Amino acid sequence: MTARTPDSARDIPEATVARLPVYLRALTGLAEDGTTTCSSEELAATAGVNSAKLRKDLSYLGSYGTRGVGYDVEYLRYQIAREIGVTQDWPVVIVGIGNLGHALANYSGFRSRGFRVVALLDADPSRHDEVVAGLDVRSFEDLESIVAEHDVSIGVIATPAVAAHAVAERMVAAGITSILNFAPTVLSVPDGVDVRKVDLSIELQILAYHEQRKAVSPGSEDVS
Amino acid sequence: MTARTPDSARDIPEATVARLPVYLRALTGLAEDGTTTCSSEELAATAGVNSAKLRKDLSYLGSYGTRGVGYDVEYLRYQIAREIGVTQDWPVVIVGIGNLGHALANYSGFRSRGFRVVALLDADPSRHDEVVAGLDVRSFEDLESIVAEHDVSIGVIATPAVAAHAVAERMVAAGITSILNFAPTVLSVPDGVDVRKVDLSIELQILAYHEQRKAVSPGSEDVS
DNA sequence: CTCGTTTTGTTCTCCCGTTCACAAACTCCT
DNA sequence: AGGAGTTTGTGAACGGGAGAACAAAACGAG
Ligand SMILES: NC(=O)c1ccc[n+]([C@@H]2O[C@H](COP(=O)([O-])OP(=O)(O)OC[C@H]3O[C@@H](n4cnc5c(N)ncnc54)[C@H](O)[C@@H]3O)[C@@H](O)[C@H]2O)c1
Ligand SMILES: NC(=O)c1ccc[n+]([C@@H]2O[C@H](COP(=O)([O-])OP(=O)(O)OC[C@H]3O[C@@H](n4cnc5c(N)ncnc54)[C@H](O)[C@@H]3O)[C@@H](O)[C@H]2O)c1
Repeated sequence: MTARTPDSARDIPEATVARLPVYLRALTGLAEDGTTTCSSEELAATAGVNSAKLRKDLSYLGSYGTRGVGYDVEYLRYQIAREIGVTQDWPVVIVGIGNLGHALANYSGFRSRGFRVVALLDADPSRHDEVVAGLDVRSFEDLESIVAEHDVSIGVIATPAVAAHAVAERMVAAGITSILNFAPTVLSVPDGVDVRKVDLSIELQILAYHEQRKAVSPGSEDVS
Repeated sequence: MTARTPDSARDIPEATVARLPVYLRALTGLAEDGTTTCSSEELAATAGVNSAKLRKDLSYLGSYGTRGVGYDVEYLRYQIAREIGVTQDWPVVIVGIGNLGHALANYSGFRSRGFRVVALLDADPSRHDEVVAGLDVRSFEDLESIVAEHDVSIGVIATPAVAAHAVAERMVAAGITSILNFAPTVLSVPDGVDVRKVDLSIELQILAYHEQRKAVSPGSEDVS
């Protein structure tokens, strides 16, 4: 069962994958400031991580640095972008154009980072008149045709929790294989489909836990 | 330096703390369905985790189950809520009432989970006329007085990235010790202040990475 | 009361991720 | 050309978390 790795396609640890976008952003910032070269120490400081960790992370991609010198900002930026896959544009559909859906649709940070919102879908017909961020809000029934037309593989769920699972199943059936879920629900999906959840309430509750402990014993606390 | 643990205040692993809110939500769901007792197996399935992991997590809080029976839903729910600190109400301020700030202000999930938005602040005077979710949008200059008046310790940053660090420093100076940051910036704060970040673009980029790899070698993929 | 059944709480082992520390490699200066 | 000074890439130690597996405890049947 020895997995072949014919060309590249090394397997990068999940923790590293999660940090690569942070490095990418840090490098973009450095490039905008006119920096052409940086050491692992500088980049690590900008990205807010340990420099040894940064170097090890980058070493999974290859040897893109020069000893005694550092990394070429533009070159490294491209290499990370290529590895993540954001040199190409990823089409994205957003389902559930309520409070949160509106904010997401209007968010310019998607476009600048390799994602293109191709459709906004909502089950409520009264929403369908609306134009948000230059896109019509369309019927959820159009999901399949839109996914097929634009070859969409990434979907965002911003519906109420009760609707989320049905939406997810319909997405998967339509051919979507990556889901970003904002609804506070556990989604169970087939193998081969990735789900990531963003849960605001959980984040606040984690902060509350630490806050409560600070009140009792003002010890050392820190969170990534 | 042997840390005293006079009463409770055991130190719960960070990974466990991050899951407790998930269990809390699962228990609330079970309670609403009329379930009064559940096994670790059932609860784990509802929360989407391994049952051994669930039991170990709960064991950090104490022995709240009954062998051969399971857990009392309402009792366990209260114990977790108490441990996290959401039996009390946490006052929260939101800074930056743009696209995202509006969505957050209108989100009812805060209130129902022990958080109360006490103020909405924005630097743009043209926003100050507005009323969002029953609250006036007030000047950022009012931060200190609001924090003092309501004893706020949790702040949410929803400003553009360039403003985020200045806002964070001002929050910390005002006495806030926990920050939830939506701006794509690394915040450096003094010890004793917790920062958690929510970064949409990073989540999407992680999905894109896995998506790209699926296209090359359709192997096994899964993300929590 | 005793035995069998169920389910918790915990121990043990393995794996992943973090960090330290250092040799290898490159540049620059003399 | 050679040596001093930097900085990368990585081997190795360490710590924490995940999951399997099991003993202890509670309960019910007879
Ligand atoms: N608003 C926030 O700041 C916030 C924060 C964290 C989490 N969330 C979560 O995000 C989700 C959306 O929040 P919101 O405040 O935007 O809610 P919302 O009620 O404003 O919007 C939900 C939208 O989804 C649509 N919808 C409902 N069922 C649907 C279906 N089956 N298919 C397609 N569309 C459907 C509704 O018509 C509505 O427009 C919720 O699950 C909420 O818990 C929101
Ligand atoms: N909209 C989204 O869906 C989304 C998604 C992910 C991340 N983000 C991030 O969240 C942040 C907010 O996004 P947005 O779309 O709401 O932006 P926005 O421009 O709509 O809103 C930003 C608000 O912050 C206010 N502001 C600016 N400087 C301020 C200061 N110094 N003090 C107080 N208020 C100030 C502005 O007046 C404005 O009202 C950004 O950093 C963005 O990158 C947004």
